[in-house]
Amino acid sequence: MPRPKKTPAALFRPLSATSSRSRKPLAAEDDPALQAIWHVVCAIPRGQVSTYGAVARTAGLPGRARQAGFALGVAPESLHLPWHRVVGAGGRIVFPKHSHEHREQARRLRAEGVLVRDGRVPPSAVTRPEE
DNA sequence: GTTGTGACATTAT
DNA sequence: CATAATGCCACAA
Repeated sequence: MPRPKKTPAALFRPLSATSSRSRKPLAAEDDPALQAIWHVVCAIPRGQVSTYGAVARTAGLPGRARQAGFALGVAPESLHLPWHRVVGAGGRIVFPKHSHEHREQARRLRAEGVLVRDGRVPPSAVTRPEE
């Protein structure tokens, strides 16, 4: 008789392929991908900085940096995530240069001892993907 | 269904 | 250095 369509490999996929195509609309609070991202961000140590791409990858979503950004945007304020510790590739603050968010992020980072110069943080402050 | 946009990344030019 | 071209995917209209 015909086997089920799903291969065992598909069942073991970490968090990939959780696209809205085959999934019911989940509340943000119940979306495992968003939860994974929030969890990773929450674990960034004070005084350190990570990137969207690195966060996504650590959350089991390689190549989905945008989703990391989206996840931060929809994150409930009640979680008190250290969103300011997430920057773009190369330590660049992604918010428009003079926007309120940009200044707020820079302010918060400096408050924890992270040097911010010209909208960027030194590479030494960025959590390096292990080598 | 399609299209456009976005708190991005990577590679090529 | 900058800019463009892709890839990626969620979401709203």
